[in-house]
Amino acid sequence: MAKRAKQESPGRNAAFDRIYAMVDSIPRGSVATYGQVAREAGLPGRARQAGSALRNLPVGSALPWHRVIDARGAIRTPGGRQRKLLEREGVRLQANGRVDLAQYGWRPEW
DNA sequence: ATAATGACTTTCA
DNA sequence: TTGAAAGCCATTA
Repeated sequence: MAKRAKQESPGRNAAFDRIYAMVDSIPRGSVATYGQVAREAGLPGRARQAGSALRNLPVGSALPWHRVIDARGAIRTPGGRQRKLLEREGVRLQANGRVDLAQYGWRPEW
């Protein structure tokens, strides 16, 4: 049988899968930070990898990637489509263009 | 193989 | 409030 050709690093997929699972569990109308996603996924301190994982998502993914923002509540994705997606879900942005984490921040304990 | 990059966070000034 | 600096590490070059 075919030996699997050049598999990726073992840790990569596992980490990505956890991140994806986390993002997928963010309820509609709420947002989570990259750091929070990473931490809840069992990867404390690896917020960047959360970002990398999301950046790697194929277009048309069912994952609610737009619900992930930075620790200040600011949108870090280029373009500007994320803002629209959030507003469409009822997430209101402040005058400074940032999301009020105290209000929309996801609380997994709920 | 090494070096630079980045959809980040936190702390300190 | 802003900005610099250090920490983090998979991905890219």
